[in-house]
Amino acid sequence: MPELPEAETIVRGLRIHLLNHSVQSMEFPKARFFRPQSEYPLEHFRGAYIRNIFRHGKSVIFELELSHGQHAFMVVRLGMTGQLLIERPADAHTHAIFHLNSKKSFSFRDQRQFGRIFFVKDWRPLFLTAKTKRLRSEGALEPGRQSSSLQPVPDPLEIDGERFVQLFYKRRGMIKSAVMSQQLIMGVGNIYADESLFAARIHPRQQLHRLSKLRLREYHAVLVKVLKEAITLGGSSISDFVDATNSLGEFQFEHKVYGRKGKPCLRRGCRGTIRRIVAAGRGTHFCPKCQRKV
DNA sequence: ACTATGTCCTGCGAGC
DNA sequence: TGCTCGCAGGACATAG
Repeated sequence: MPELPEAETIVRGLRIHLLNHSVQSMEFPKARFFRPQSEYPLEHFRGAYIRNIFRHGKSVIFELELSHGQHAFMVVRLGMTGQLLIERPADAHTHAIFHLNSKKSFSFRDQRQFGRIFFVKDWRPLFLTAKTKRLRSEGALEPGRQSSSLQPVPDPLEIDGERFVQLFYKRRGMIKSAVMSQQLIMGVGNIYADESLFAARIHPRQQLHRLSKLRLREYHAVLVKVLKEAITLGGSSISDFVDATNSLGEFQFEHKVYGRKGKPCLRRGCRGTIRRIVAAGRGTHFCPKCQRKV
């Protein structure tokens, strides 16, 4: 389940091999089940140069320079089991193959088929809040108009503690739902929600409005630390995750709560047992002894 | 304005 | 042993 650290790990691998190469052709072998959504005829991408590869939240974004100089973006939403792989022979789960002029190729594989590919003029409208997207689709907002509400939902690594506090302070609801919602920040999924809340000693069902600004600021710092450590270790390989060169991550060995139901809490001096409950509709792991509600 | 549930999908493991 | 069933969850739609 690729979240922010896994997407970042994929991006770093892709950059080494693909930057400034050009796309000769694209194939969609399972076109009956999987097609990219595109604002352009796909022929426009013949000869397009890959000028940049970056990440926002859990998505991998390719900046393409088309043959007539115009720029466009390919946004890959990895879903649950999406993989971007360099020089990997196609198999039953390969949904897209990109052949490069350099004779290299890379492909998009996705067993559970929750992933999506978008070809767009501007990547940012894909990362608006659900509410703004709805207003836009109803025509209530001018697509071109400058407005702060048309800014993409931020990534936790690009905002400071103060901004984080602004987003979360005095909101209703439980903290785990808010962190995972992709409406306030983008990139945190189930694993990193559980791990960061454990590290910050916050109960996943903690009501947000009862947390002080100081506590929220602390949580942001801890969340950033957890995400950065996970990036350093190449992400968490739980079931399917591999990077662009098919290598496994190592952060799964650092998990303190995720997947540790019934095991002893690893915090020094704590003799609690990790519990698994369902919160925000997801399996949720925490230590009832050192993550207390306030 | 929030939470919960259902949907999509495949692979895997528990249980009979 | 071999089958069925339920679960895993990212994003979104819909219901409460």
